[in-house]
Amino acid sequence: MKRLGIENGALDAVDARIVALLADNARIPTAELARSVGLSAPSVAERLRRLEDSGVIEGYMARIAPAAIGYPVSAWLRVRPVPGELKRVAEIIRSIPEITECDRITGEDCFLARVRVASVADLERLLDQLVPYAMTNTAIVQSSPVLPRLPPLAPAA
Amino acid sequence: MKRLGIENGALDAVDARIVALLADNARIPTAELARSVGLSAPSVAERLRRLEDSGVIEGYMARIAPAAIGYPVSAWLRVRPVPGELKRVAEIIRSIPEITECDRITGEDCFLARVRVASVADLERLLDQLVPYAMTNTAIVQSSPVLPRLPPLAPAA
DNA sequence: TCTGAAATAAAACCTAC
DNA sequence: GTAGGTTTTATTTCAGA
Repeated sequence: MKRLGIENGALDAVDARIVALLADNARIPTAELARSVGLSAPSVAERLRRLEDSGVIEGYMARIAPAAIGYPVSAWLRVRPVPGELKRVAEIIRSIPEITECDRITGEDCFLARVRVASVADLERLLDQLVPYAMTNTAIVQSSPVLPRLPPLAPAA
Repeated sequence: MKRLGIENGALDAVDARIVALLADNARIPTAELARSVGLSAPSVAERLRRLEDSGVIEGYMARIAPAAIGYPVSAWLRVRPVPGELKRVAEIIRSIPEITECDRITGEDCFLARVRVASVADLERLLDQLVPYAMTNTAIVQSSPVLPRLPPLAPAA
């Protein structure tokens, strides 16, 4: 069977199932994956290795409850650097460990950053680091109607 | 040793290392975790079980390259429901599988949603589902200066 | 690209300390 | 929390189709 590269957006049905299962529980043993997809363990192990090597699977992470590790407050920051300070702002963002995720986006705002903090006072201190070089807009997270999930996986035709 | 619950935001040093290791690679075998933290395997297995049961570890997920599964375009949607339609909008958001994450937030906008689509045309079709009940603001993701990561883990004193 | 067999390694479970 | 022992499972490697 012809195998398609990462840009094609098409996995065969078995790979799609493997990916979906791992997206839901990254710690299932390979042997159990094999049973679920109806192939032998070595065969699934090799598919896994290929999915990793080709970049389809970027890695495996534990989801940690932020409140459990001292960060009960989450917020989203929209960050608009003042003219000429984009690079410096990007650098500051990367250097703040409480910023756990950040995308560069189109539109008025340049960056959208997720922050995890222990308190609103900490949030204030964090924002102060950006104030000289950027305008910010902060929105506190109240709840999460959609938790991280995969979009639909369409197997190859 | 007294073990603290999820709300305390304090793990002992060993649990903190286990959590950090798993956040980085959720598929490390328990035996290897044990070697890394200098405890026996059964002991680490029990800590793991407790971290899972207490909700510190919410789960394990594979990170999948969206482009590899057919979604090269990512965008953030800020969604402001028209008065009286908040619940309906929340329902629509949950029902759209291309919305892979959504937080309810404070401020003018009610929801912040991450969408993964195959094309801008698909994005348009997606937005059309919300148009009757909400005002939306869309920002396309250009790059990700900070990939998902853990905030600093402070072990208990 | 798959299966199946064999060897190595690890997990799960137990008891005693 | 460790140590030891046992059973069950999983991983890896390789031959062969």
